Amino acid sequence: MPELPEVETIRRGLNKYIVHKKIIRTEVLCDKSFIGEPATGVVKTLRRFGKALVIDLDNSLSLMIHLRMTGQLIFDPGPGDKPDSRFAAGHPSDSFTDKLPNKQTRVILEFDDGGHLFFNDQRKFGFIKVLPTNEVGNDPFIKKLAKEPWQMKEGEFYEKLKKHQNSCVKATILDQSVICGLGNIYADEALFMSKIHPERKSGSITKKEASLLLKSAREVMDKSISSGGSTMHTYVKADGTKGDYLELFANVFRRNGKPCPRCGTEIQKIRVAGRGTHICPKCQQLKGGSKSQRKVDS
DNA sequence: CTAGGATCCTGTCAGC
DNA sequence: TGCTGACAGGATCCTA
Repeated sequence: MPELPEVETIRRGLNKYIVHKKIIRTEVLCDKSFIGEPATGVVKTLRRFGKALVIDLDNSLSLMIHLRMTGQLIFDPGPGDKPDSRFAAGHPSDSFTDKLPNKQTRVILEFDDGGHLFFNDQRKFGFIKVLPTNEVGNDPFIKKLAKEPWQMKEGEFYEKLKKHQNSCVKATILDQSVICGLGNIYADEALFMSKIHPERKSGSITKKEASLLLKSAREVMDKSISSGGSTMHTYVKADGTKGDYLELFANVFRRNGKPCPRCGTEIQKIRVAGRGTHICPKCQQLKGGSKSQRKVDS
């Protein structure tokens, strides 16, 4: 999915489009994608908790949205508007520019000014959930979230790694109750930046390395947020051809077979904690380890 | 309690 | 071409 920078991009983008507008109708095309009773009301604020987006209405109800792997939110200002007046962000796909609704549209929110917010989600793992605003903090997902990298103290992060000493460090930093906001892309990028092999046991990470890893996580996500995460603008280039927004900042993610930007060694793809994982085998080494690295492909 | 694997679902791509 | 299996920017549930 959309990881923290993507959701933050969506929050900032939608902030310009839907605040003070009234949701007048909800169309649910897939029951699984919508939890609770559809709500009408004026949008007051947009909040983000880790990778979850919360839309607060003026009637004490909130919509909590989690995009999971393939969710995307696309706001269309309405008929008569130019196609590029659309705001789209989340999982990059052709749906950003498709005629909507399309096959992957799960929920449509209609606003009083004729605008529509489309919730698309190929794999149906994501959802929109209606709950009382004062219950948002008690939602099981939000309740278990740890601090974000910017709020986390270095010592605190180090102690958390120690607590999961037998897990691979990549698995540990993907755990939202350890540190919140990292997903598969930014985990790989942050580990590469800190020169830490993803299969290192969390308990073997030194204080210095933990500090570097935390700083790297902040840096990688800051950079992505400032470049707009995966939005329609970065997905469709000025000439109309498709572009991969990963090109903008990724050093290892999906760059297997290409040279490491730091040392030129070929980037490898391996499997760690059940997830595809990208490393530079020279920059990121298993210290003193005889453990073999399983190669997935070139 | 932790750690690892299966699972939800649809689509795409590599390999035969 | 058609089939098959692997895999995917996430999180939860189940097992040991």
